[in-house]
Amino acid sequence: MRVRAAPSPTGPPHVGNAYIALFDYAFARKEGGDFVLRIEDTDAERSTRESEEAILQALRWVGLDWDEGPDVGGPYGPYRQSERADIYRRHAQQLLETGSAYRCFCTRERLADMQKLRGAQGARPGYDRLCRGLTPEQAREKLDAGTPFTVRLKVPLEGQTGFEDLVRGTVVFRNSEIDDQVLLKSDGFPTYHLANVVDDHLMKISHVIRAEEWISSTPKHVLLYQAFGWDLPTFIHMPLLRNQDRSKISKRKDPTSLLWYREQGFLPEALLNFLALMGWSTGDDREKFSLQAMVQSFTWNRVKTSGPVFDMQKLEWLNGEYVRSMSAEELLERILAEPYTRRFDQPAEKLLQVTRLVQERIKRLAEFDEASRFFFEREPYEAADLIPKKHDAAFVRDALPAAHALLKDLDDWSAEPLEGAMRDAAEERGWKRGALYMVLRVAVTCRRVSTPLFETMQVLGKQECIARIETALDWAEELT
RNA sequence: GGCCCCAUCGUCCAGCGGUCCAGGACACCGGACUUUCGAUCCGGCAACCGGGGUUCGACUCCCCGUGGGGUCACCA
Repeated sequence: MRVRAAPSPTGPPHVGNAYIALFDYAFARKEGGDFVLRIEDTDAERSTRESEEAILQALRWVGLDWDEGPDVGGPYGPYRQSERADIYRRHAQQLLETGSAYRCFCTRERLADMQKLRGAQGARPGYDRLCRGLTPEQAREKLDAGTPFTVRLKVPLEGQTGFEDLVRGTVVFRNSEIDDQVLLKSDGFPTYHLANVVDDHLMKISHVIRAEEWISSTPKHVLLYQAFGWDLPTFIHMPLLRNQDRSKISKRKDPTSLLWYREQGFLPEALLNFLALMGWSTGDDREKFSLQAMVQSFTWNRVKTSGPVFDMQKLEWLNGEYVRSMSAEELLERILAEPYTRRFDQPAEKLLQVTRLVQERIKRLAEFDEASRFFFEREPYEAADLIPKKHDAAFVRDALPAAHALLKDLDDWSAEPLEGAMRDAAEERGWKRGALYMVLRVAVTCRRVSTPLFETMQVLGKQECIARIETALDWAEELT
C-alpha cells in the first residue's frame, strides 16, 4: 500500500496540504505502507523553489515525515515533476500513437474567442474539438510548419466514465460532459492531469487521497488510466476545509498558511489533532489524542465527507490543552526554541518561574511575551487603575503607604509570608482583602489583570517590588 | 447555468432500522472555587432541512425538492 501527498509549490504552505498529508500519513503508518512526497511543479510560471522548501519544512514542522521525496530520495524518483518532463512527453507520445490523444494547434486567441462565443450561445463550455477533426495530412502539415501545439485527451463522445470512491461510493459522469483536456502544454510541460496519473502509476501509488475539488476531474484521470491500460488506484476524496461562510477555505477569509499558525504559537501536535477532528473521529469521545493514537485507530470507515468549517476557537482551546498539559520546563524550552520571546538575557530560573505562572493563562506560545511583559519591564498604566472597584483615591493613599511600610521590613520575600503579612494588614484595618490586593497588584504588576499576586511578587523580588510600589506612591498623590 | 459532492445543536463530531423525549466537545449562559485573570469542577442552552415513499418501526434506506459546496484554464 502506497500513498502520496502532492503539493504544488506555488505559495506558502497551506493547511490543506497538512490536512491531506495527515490522512495520507495516518493511513500509511496504520497499514505499514509507504508515504511518498511528490512536488507537482509543472506550472513553471508559478512554482518556486522557495515555496517548495517552505512546504517541506512546514510538513516536517507538523511532524509528518515521508518515506520517499525530493529531499530523501527513493526508488521511484525523481520526486519533482519538473525533473520528469521527458517521462511525460514519452507518455503523451504513446497516447498520440495509440489514438487516445491528438495534437491541438489552436492558439490561445482562438480558444478565448471560442469560449466567448460558446458562452454567448449557452453551449457546454470547453474545447470545441476543432483539431480533433484534422486529417492526418493537415496535422502533419501544421506540425512540419512548426506550429506550436498542445496534446489533448480524446474523450469518448458517448457512454460514461465513473469510479469508486472509497468513502463516497460510486461517482459517474457522462462522457459528453467531459472536456478534451490538455495533457501536454505547448511549453512541453504536462498539465496536472497527465503528470499526476503517470506518476501515480509509475510510483505505484495504490490509494489516491486528495481533496474533494478533484472529483470532477477524476473521470479524465480514469480515462487516462484506461488509455494506458493501467489498473486504477483507489480514489479517496477528502472534504474541503471551509471558511465560516462555508466556502472553500481561503486566505482572504481565514488564515491558511502553516507559517501563520507556527508564528502564532500553535503547537504542531495540537494543529494535527485539530485537523484530525475535521472529518474523522476516534469512535469513542476522545477529542485530544496524539498522532500516534490516531494512527493506531485510523480507519476510513470513520471519515466523513461533508465539509467542516474551520473553527479557530476550538483550535485555540485544543492548543491550550496541550500548553497546559506539558511541564513548565518543556513549555519554556519550546518558547525559547522558536523563539516566541527574545528574553534570552534573563536568568533561566526566572524565566522558568514566570513560565509556571503564565502557563495556564496562555493558549498560544506567542502570547507568552504579552502575558509576561510586566515581569521584565515596568509598563505604563493609569494612576486611576490603582483604585479598586467600590473604593476611592483615599483608600489608595491609605493602603499603599501601609503596605509599603510593612513590606519594606519583610525579610522572607516568598509568597506565603507575603500573603500572610497583607492578609493580616487588611484584617487589622478592616479593609477588604481583595481591595488591598488590587492596589498592590496594579502597583507591582502595572496591570489590573495579572498572574497570582504573591507568587508574582516573589518572582519579581523585593527590591523591584518596593521600587514599583514607591512609584505607585507618587502616582497616588495625584489621584483625586 | 451544466455536471458532481454534501446535508444531526451556532461550530466540530457520535448515531451506521428499534436501546434517541438524539450523546460528546468548542463557543455561549449560570454556579462553585478564588486576591484579579485564567485554570478547574458542576449545571444549563441548543439540532435530526422539507415532502413523499420502504418498513411493524426511521436521524438512520430510497426518491423528489430545497439549501450549501466544488468544478467547468495550455493552474494545480
